Amino acid sequence: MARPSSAHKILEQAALLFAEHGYSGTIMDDLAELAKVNKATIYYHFKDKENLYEEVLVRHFIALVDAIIESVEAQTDVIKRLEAYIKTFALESSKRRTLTSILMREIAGGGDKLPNRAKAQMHRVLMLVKSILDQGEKEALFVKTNVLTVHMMVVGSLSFYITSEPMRKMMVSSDPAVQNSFQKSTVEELSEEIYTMVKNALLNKKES
Amino acid sequence: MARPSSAHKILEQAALLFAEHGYSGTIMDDLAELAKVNKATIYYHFKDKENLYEEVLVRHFIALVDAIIESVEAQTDVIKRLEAYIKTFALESSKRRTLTSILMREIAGGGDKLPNRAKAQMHRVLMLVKSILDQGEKEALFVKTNVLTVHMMVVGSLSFYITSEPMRKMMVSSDPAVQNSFQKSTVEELSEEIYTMVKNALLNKKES
Amino acid sequence: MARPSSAHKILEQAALLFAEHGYSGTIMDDLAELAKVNKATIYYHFKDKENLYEEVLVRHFIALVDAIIESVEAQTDVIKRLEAYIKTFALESSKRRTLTSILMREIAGGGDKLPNRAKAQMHRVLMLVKSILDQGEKEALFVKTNVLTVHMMVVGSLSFYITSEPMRKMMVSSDPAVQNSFQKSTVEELSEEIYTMVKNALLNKKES
Amino acid sequence: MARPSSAHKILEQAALLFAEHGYSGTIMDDLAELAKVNKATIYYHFKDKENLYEEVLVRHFIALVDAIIESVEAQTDVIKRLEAYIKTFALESSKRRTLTSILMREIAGGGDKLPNRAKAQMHRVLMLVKSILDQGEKEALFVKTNVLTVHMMVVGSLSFYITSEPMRKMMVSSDPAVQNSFQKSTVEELSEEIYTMVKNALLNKKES
DNA sequence: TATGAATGAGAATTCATTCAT
DNA sequence: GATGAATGAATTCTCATTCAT
Repeated sequence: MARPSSAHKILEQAALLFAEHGYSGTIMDDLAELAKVNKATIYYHFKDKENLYEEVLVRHFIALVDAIIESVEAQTDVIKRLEAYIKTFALESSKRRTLTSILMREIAGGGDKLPNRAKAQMHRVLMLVKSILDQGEKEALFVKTNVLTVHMMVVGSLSFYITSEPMRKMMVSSDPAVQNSFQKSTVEELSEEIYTMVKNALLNKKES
Repeated sequence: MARPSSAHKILEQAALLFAEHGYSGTIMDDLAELAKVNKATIYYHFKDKENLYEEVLVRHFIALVDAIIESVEAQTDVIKRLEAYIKTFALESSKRRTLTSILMREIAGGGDKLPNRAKAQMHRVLMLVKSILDQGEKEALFVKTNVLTVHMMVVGSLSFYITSEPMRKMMVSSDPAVQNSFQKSTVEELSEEIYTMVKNALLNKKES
Repeated sequence: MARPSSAHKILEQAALLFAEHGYSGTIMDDLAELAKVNKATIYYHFKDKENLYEEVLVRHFIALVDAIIESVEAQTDVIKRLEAYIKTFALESSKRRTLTSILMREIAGGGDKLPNRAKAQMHRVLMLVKSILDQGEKEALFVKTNVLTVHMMVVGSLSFYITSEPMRKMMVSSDPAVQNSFQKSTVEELSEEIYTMVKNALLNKKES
Repeated sequence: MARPSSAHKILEQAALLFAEHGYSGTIMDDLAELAKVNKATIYYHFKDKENLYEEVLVRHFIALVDAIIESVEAQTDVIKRLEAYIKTFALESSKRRTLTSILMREIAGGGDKLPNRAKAQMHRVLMLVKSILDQGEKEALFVKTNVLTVHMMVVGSLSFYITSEPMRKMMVSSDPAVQNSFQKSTVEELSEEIYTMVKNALLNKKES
């Protein structure tokens, strides 16, 4: 691990700032200060704020999707593949809370400004999910289900859970049970829960 | 329906802009133009941008939570209450996509800037969900479950689904099944799905 | 003469700065200071630097061309019209040294960045000159001559003379005659000279 | 013709850029790119932008003035000398359009930033013109005339003509005669014309 | 209530120049 | 001789906000 290059430091800090404050809320001066480089250095490495943003978003996104695909493809059993998809997604997303935040904002904004390279990653995941569902159907294990419905459920639940962590830590409830729920559970637990629910949903219907 | 007052037009357009571009991404000049009022008029009606934002957020939030609580309280049966919670949430959220977007961004940003009046609404819903789960447990129907886990799953799935609608309409896939999934399903279907899954999860465990 | 508006003051000082330092050499901060307005006020009235530049250039240009056309059209005799063209051009150009400087730079740069509205003014003058030459030819007084040749001679000589004034005042020559020439003559004298030369050139050839 | 050195390539491209965009409008990054050298290389060869500019300007200027003086001094007859001055000026200036552009801008800007070495060249030409006029007067052929008037006429007309060439090629006129004038004439024709006019002016007056 | 004009404090970007290699 | 990386000092432009009417 050599001394990190300026470009690297910039990307790293930019991810944090974009995650916390969004695109417009992120100030290049702050970034320069955080990354401990001169402001002009940012522009030496990246054309402009937009380009930097895209670079941050796409790099993390690719890494996330790569990880998920890899873990799914290591399995052959369809149930194991489903599990890998959900749990790797949960694990990797929580390791990259910045990406999760950035994507949430993009989706909240309608996603029209999402760079094509990012859309391409979305597509890769969707194809992966589709391949799992297809396999399940072919093996007569799963009921036919909308790819997007499944994915939205997984991504939505996990994203909300992961990004809301700091908020939950700050919230206060007069009700002990509610207060308790703020702190307790982990992403692992939640992903286990979601996995079970999705699996049952896919299997159940068939049986009923 | 009288000719809408300036203040009303401002609030309406502000909601759209805040939803699409977030707080910092929303520009007062644009708002003035969209609302067809002079920029100074905005400041006549609202103290500043922050105040306007809070107004937009809180008004919609209260209305949403009121609707949910009302529909849940119209039911006594715990299963019916669970259904009311999820389906009303889905219905009302999709009627207020702007609010959903705004809240998603707030959560993505860690929620630290969320006004207290907004946090209070979050708390109201959480208390409602807790009351449903408590009732289920008391009636020995539901397994003991973390309030937040349930809520995150419901809110996360639905919020992603609702706000991603414009994006889905724009996405193109070479795979027909995936392409198809972009257009087909509705919030009603998704909420039905989620309701079933959550219900099963709450009941299932008990049986297993 | 009412208290000059901000926009007016900006245009006025901008003309001076653009003339002296060119487009890129003109600094908006300096302009704000000179015009005694806040920097943002410039952007309230003009979209950006380029737009301001165009506004300055075109307004002055139109005024110049209007004056020339008016004075030429007041004459019917072709020789008088030729005289009016040259002398009014000289007089008006020397009253608007800023415009002359700006146009010289534009021409030096190849004129590709010249706004269309400015090119239109160039065309108006050229058409005027053409009408004079045509009339002269029709009356069998003038020899057939290239419109542009005539115009370039008039404009080139006068523009150089007018804009070089400050330089001439600063130049020092050890030769008394040369030194003397720096100060002496006026635009009136030069325009008289040019008028005589051009007239002779147009008439002479016919006679020879 | 050996492979051109970096310094040479830089000077060459710098001349083009300074001619087209002026001093402030020329960007060192662009120059580096055009000259296909690293930006730092420019600073290895030239102290700074100003120094580079001066180098470009002065080198070309000296060459131009040398050529004119040489051609004039090859003649003894005063009329021939006058012709040599005007025609060599025309020919050499059109071969160095970049210099012509640069000088035009300097004059437009009042010439205060003109380096002394450049002013010296101006002076050399002026002294040459003076020597021609003096000779003509001494031989009782020319009327007494202001040196600068003559020079301005020659330089002004020719400079405008030469530098406006790209613009003329781009201009479009609905009037065929005007359109035609844009393309037709050459610097040779114009210099012939100017030569005749100036000669007549100098001689004529004497006869009148 | 409402507005056209104006502004102060930023915020993004540019650009000549330098430094270490 | 030459270069990739970095920077300080501008410079253009933006934006929330205010003021006089």
